[in-house]
Amino acid sequence: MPNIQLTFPDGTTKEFPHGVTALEVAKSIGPRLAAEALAARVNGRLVDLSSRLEESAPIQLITPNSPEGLEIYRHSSAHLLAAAVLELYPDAHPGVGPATDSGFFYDFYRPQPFTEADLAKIELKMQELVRADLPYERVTFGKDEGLKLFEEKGEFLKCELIREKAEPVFSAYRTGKFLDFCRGPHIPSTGRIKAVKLLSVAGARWKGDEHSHPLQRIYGTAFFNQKELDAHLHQLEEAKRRDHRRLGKDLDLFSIQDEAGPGLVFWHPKGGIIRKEIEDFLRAELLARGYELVYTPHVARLDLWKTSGHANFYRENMFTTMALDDAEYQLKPMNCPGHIMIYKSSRRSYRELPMRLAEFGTVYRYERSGVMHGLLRVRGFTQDDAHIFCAPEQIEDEIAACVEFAKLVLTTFGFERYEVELSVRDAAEPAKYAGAAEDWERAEGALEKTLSRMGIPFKRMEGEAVFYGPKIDVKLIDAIGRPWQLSTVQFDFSLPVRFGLEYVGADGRAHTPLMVHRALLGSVERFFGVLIEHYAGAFPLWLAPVQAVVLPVSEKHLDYARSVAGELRAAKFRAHLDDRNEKLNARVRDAQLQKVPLMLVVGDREAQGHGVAVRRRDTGDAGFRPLAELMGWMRELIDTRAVKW
RNA sequence: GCCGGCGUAGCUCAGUCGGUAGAGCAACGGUUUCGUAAACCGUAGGUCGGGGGUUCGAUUCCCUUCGCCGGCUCCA
Repeated sequence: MPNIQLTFPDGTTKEFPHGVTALEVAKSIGPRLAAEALAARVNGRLVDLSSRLEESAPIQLITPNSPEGLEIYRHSSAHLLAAAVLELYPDAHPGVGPATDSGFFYDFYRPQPFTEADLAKIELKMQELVRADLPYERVTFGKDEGLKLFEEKGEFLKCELIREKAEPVFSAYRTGKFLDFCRGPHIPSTGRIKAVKLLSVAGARWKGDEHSHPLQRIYGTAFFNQKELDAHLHQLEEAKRRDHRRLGKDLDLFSIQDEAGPGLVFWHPKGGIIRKEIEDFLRAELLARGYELVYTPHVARLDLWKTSGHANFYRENMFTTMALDDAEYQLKPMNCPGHIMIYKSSRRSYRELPMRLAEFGTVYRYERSGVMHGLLRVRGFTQDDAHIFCAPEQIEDEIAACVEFAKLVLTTFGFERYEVELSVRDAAEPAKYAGAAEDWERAEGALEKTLSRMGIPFKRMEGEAVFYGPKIDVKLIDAIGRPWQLSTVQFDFSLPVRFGLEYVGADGRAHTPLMVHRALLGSVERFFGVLIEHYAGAFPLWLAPVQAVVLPVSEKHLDYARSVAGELRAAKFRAHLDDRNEKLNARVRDAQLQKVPLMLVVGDREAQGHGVAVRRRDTGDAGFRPLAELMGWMRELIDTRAVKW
């Protein structure tokens, strides 16, 4: 056999004997690389290090530094988990076990539930298998022969997968007692796994189908070293610390109560003031941008929802109807028909377009009982909703303005990074979508062109559009790197037609307007939840429910403290006087735990100089400051909505 | 809705192998008057999530229902 030529990523080419393994190639470069390598990419395909190379090709060794490295490593960790489970629980039947964004999981069918104690046992067994340094052995089978083998082992879930997905000759990987139908590649052996941890067990369904076999999903994560794993676990702790449900209670921002019902939010005074600030900011911006503020009823005749189509395709998400004297009425799950009613209330001219109708519209949606989650998923919520009715030639400017507006909102609330997704239709299935193909083309083109023109990088999501139109979603990234989908800008080709919307054009003829649906916060409740977690409850001055707490050193200083608090309140600051009979230390601690931005200590010295001793929530004692000067500084921070101060 | 776990004082939690419950913090009353993260003493507070069953007796065991938590599915 002639030698083969392998080309490395740096462009150099070396000659190797026919049938050389990827591992031997790595060794020829250096022992360090051979020790680190996890897999290889040959001719664009990921393969095991043990695979034999039989023709000339480009080759790249996958190491922990490669983007694919971690995924392969975690996938192998999932196999390790399954191997450990099969050792301990031979009655468990493996389902699927992929790597995920933050770790891996493996699904098992087993009548008996896994407990926390089982997880600990499994983890110990995994460590044992790591010490045993078992190879990930690749074997290939003919489809019939392989199927028979898995049938004999009683692996009915695997058999189903093989029947559905396997090529005539398919690969499987053996790790100890565990044999998995799997494309690979895998790391060479279990000894390479350095830091792995099981996290939780949860229910799942075979193939995500709720009518299918109930499975138990064991979640875990793996990293290349203990330090990274610890950092990840610390991150999980941090997320827990920021949990808005915890902080909502601790800071007395909101509650959700059994007595009233799940998914229904009570905004307490402190949450309420934050909401007011958010809404005031948005309302001012809406007016400045040519939006008009409207209000629409919370219920309407079911007929309206029949016209809109919601009564049909959105029924499972709506509250049940109420029968009144004259007709069935429906609690609104969306604001669009209301705004359409306003548009339709009179004959519209092209001169009135674009018409931008905005409302903080409270909607009610029936959510299945298991899906509610704090403020992030509720049954009653308020959207910062707006519908823009415009002529086709106005689309691009309107879209650009919406995206620009969304960016302003994100930066105002201290979000520094975001991701944009453009969801377009699946061109192969035109029947799934409402509206003419040419409208879709124009709208998708307009969205894409606008984003490109604005220099905003975006991900194109083929087939992700809703049936009534394409959309742009903005995902913001919070302080600890988690993405949240909030802002959305959507086209709607369906509703203008359903409601027979028109405007009279310059040509004197009737035309159908285009409708854009957009929400920037998405829902005020969800946004608030995200905001709480983003700031970990430590809101910037302009949002803080209590901006400053005045702390008299002793009872002697109460009068002066009262006058300071009074002056602050007269100047429209949210100041609170803590006149409790507690030691200063205790009151400082309470203010600190309540995350009050400014603590103003007043005693003899301060009274004499008509000032306060400022303690900042973040950096502590900041020394004496005359009251007038302090108020000027606070005013500036609040008016500019300063995020950092 | 489904799988698993959990509901004890306002909060965080302990406890009862079946004999109707405790701690810390918070609240309230008093003492203390204090300089940047918890003063001291005292008082009060619970149909042990709701309903049903077994039992002489249930907060404890069983059933059921509501809710919460982790996921699945779905989503602003």
